[in-house]
Amino acid sequence: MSSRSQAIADILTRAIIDHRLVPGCKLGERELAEIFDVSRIVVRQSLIRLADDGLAQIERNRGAFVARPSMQEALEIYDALTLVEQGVAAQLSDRLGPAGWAELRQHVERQRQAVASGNDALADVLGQEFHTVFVRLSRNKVMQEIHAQLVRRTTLLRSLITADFDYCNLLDDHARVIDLLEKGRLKQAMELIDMHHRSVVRGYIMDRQVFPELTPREALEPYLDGKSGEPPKPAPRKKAGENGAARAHAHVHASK
Amino acid sequence: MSSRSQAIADILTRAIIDHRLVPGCKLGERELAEIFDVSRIVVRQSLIRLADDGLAQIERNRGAFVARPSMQEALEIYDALTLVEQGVAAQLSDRLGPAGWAELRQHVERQRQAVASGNDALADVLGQEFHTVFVRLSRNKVMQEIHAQLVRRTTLLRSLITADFDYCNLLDDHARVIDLLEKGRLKQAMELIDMHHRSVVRGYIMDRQVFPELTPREALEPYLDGKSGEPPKPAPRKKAGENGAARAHAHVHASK
DNA sequence: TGTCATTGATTGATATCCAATCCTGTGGTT
DNA sequence: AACCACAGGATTGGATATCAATCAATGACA
Repeated sequence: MSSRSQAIADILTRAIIDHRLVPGCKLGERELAEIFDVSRIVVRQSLIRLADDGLAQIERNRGAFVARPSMQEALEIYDALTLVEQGVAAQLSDRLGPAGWAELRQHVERQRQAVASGNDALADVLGQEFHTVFVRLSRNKVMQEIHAQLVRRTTLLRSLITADFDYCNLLDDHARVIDLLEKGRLKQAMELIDMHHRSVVRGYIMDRQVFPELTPREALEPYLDGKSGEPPKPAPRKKAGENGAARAHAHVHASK
Repeated sequence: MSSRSQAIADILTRAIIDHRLVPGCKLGERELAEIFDVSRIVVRQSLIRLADDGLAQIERNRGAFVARPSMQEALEIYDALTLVEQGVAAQLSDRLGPAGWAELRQHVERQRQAVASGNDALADVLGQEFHTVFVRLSRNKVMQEIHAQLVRRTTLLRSLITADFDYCNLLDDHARVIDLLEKGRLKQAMELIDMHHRSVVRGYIMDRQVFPELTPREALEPYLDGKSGEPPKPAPRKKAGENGAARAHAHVHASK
């Protein structure tokens, strides 16, 4: 087993990408130490890990907060993500075997079924995972870790935005990228990856203030101790425009 | 001022990329705590930072060591570096203005002068820095940090290899990349970047055992306290085949 | 009302202590 | 002599208590 501080850093990371801890939320050492029943020192080590990962910012003598990236930084993160995925696409278009293409198609198919059956939460997770699977096929652990970090940061960014996304359209993008790559149309695939991310970023409005709806203790309670309690559940956010079952899929990439 | 653990992590990083702390070297908490005159906890926090950066590995209940990447990992690091720089090249070929091209050329020119005047150490540093300047021109801090981390890891790798490199040839590569990019021959430039890194990696022989010639105390002494002592000096390694003034430039990329 | 000082809270860091684990060296056994 | 088991030392991971420095908020006072 790894160190305790790593375990706690993992839980905090999870809570952040689940949007249970929102940007700006104070991560007090004493409070976290009580919640996890460890000493402040272990908590501090966890926070250092989170800060190195870009998910938290530590201000001297003020404490740690969930990172609140600027719009500029958001653009840079998506730029970097695009760059990485385009590069991986170029590698895969050369080197990926039939089994790899099959895995990608299978993943898209699973997401398509999730969408069809109305399981939006699962579809969302699978949509995220697609990019991870994509990079994993490059068989480069270093690249995987870099990419995973960028993905975590984009997930964090989603706490700051208000737009709904069109999962169907993003899903189609995934399928089309696979098609283009397998046919060797690398340039078009890379263009599509760029568009894919741009369509996401274009929906961003980041001036919004985010109010923590949950105290850290409430936010972290589901992750504690494993055995007891319910399994960790995804985000409990209320989005603007949400109206229960019939959700309007805003096509954020619409206008040229 | 940032935290003490960050400062110590920076010094350790410096010592590692200067090849004063070599892969496998034990980084004992008690020893470092004495050297830096801080508590063990601060040292531990520094080591966590180093481990997150890929420069150290922490083995539970065994302690921290300067990372000793496998050949596989070395290849992955150079692959990732290639991918990143190719991506940046693609961006720059579109977006870079005249001032940017001038800065790149000027940098190459400075390195050329260093080579001409026989200042191999400076030439080496400038050669490294070229890649950093290159990425900085992308104006993407996130990408810069990722790249900088990869560069640090490649520098660490150089502690593990025996080959001498042909700085002249690598220098020519830099100049040619600039030329190709400015003329819009992106594909050729990317090919050259790939070759550039492959030519480095091809000289790798990593089975070699590295014996720490310096104890951590000796290795870190130049960095302590700033005011006193000589300025931090580069690597004191003895390379195989070294024979004083007349050094043979082995063209490691020779055979196709 | 506006400014300044005090107070409280939190972080950064230290020292000391303890448990768990790993390494090693010793001793017994075959 | 070779090999295995075990005990002791050393080191790490972590807890607790404590102290100084700094920030924020409050309240006193002009």
